[in-house]
Amino acid sequence: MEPLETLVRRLRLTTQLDAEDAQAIEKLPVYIKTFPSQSAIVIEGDRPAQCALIVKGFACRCKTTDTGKRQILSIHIAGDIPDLQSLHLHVMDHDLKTLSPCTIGVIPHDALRALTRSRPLVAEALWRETLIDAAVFREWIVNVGRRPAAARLAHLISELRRRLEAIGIDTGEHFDLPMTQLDLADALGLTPVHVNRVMKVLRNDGLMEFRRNVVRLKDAEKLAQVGGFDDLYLHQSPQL
Amino acid sequence: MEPLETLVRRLRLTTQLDAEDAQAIEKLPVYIKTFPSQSAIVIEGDRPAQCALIVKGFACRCKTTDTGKRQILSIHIAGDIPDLQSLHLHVMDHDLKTLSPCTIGVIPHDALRALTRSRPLVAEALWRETLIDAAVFREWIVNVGRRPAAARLAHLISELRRRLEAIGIDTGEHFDLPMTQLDLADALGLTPVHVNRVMKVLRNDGLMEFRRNVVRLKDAEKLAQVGGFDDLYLHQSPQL
DNA sequence: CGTCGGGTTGAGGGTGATCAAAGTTTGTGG
DNA sequence: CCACAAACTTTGATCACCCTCAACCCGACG
Repeated sequence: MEPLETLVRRLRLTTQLDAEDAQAIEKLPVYIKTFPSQSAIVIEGDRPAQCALIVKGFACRCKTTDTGKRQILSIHIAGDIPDLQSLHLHVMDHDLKTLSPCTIGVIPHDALRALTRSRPLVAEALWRETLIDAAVFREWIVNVGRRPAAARLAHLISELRRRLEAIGIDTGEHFDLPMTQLDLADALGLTPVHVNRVMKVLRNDGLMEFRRNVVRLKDAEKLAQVGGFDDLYLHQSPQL
Repeated sequence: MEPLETLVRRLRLTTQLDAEDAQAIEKLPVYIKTFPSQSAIVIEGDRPAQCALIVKGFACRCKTTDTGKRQILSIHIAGDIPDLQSLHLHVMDHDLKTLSPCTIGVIPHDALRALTRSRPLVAEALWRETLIDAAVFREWIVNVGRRPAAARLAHLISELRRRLEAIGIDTGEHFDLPMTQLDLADALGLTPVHVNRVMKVLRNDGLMEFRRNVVRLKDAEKLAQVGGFDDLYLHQSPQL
C-alpha cells in the first residue's frame, strides 16, 4: 500500500476525515528513503525541514544524559510519525534512531504545514497523534518510576503487542521485536544484566520468551496483568 | 491581569500571533473557579467539556498504578493549560490535581475548538504548547529512568526555577513550591524517606534548602549541574 | 494542650547495579 | 565451509542505592 494511504487509514482510526481531507493527505509530496539498522534519522540539535513517516521497520526515540546514560523514550512502528513534533518545535531535543532497517516516507514540513492550515480537521488528526504520543510518554514515566523490573518489561511488551494489533499486525502468539536486551534496558531504566534475569523469570513463569528478536507470548493476558497494563492511555478506541 | 491576556502573552513567547489572533483569544468565554489545595480538577476516566487555564497556584498531573503507587507526571504553574489535550483526547488517562489553592480559568471546548478551526495560527500555538508538554514528559522519563536520586531532585528544582522565570516570576534566591516531600517522592519515583535524605545531602553541599514550601537556592548553577539540567527541552527560546 | 500532618533519623533488608567471565549467535573473510 | 571476530546472552559473586519499618520530633492549628 502507498505510504500515505497507510497514514490516512491510521488517522481515520481516531478522526472522522472526509473524502477531500483524505485526498489532500494522499497528495502530500513524499519520497521514500531507507535507513540501515541502528542509524540516526534525526538527532538532538537538528532542525529538520521534514517529517519521517515509518513505512516499515522499528525506530525509537532516545536521549543521552550528561553522564553518558541512554534512555529510550518510545518505540515506533509502521504508521507512526515519530518526529511530527518537529513541525512546531523547531530544534530536536532528542534523537530518532532506527532499531531495524527502516523504510521511511519523508514529508516536507512546508507541505504538511500548508495542509494543516487549509484543512483544520487534518490538523486536528495530526495534533491528536502527537497527543497520543504524549499519553504514551506519561505511561512510560509510570513504568520506569513506579513499577518493579519484571512489571516494566511485561508492560512494555504488552504495549507493543497492543499497538501492533492496532495497525493490523496479528501478534497471535509471537511478533518480531528488533531490540537487544541492552535496548530493552535503556527503555526500562535498567541494566542489560538485570533485563536478562527478569526475562528468565518471565520465561520460567510461562508468560513470554524472547529469542533472536522475536517475542513469543505464552500467556499474554497474565503478562498484561503482571505489567499492570491497561490500554486506555493508547486512546485507540473510536472517538466518541 | 486578565487570565486570557496572560494566555496571549504566554503563547506569544513562542508563536507570532497577529492582533486579530490575540483579540480572538481574549474574546474566549472563560469563567473563574477556585479549587482548594489537594483537590481534583479532573480525574482519570473523565470526559471534560472544558479546559483549565491555571491563573494562580500549582497543580500536578498524576497516575496511580494497579498496586496503588502514585506517580506525578508534571508540575503546572500559572499560564499552563494542563488538560489542553482533552480538546482532542476525549477521556482523561490521568488525574489533574491542585497542589495549592488554585484559581482556574475554565474555557469550554466548543469555543476553543471553534477558535482553532477558524484561526490556524492559534491552533498551532496551542498545539505547540502540548508539544512542549510532551518534551517535558520526555525529560521526566530520563530523570526517573537514568538519574540517581540527588540528581533527580536537583533536576526537578532546576526545571521549576527555569519555568517560573519564563513566566516572569523572579526566583532570585528562593521561590514557593507547595509540595510535601511525599509529593516530591511521587514526582521523582522515590520514597519520601529517601527524598528527605537526599535533601539533606543537597543542603549540606550548599546547593539548596527546602522548608515550609519554599525552595532556597544556595547555588543554582551547581544545582543545575548536579541535575544534568539543560533547558533546551523547554523550547522557551523565541522560535527561529 | 492535644492532635495531626509532615519532617527527620536509625536499623536492617532487598532489588537491581557492578564487575567479571564464559557461552552462544551472527556475520565476515579466507 | 571453516576460522575467527564481534555482538549479544547468560550466569555468578559482590556491592550499593534505595526501600521498608519504626520511632521520634516539630510546627501548625483547633
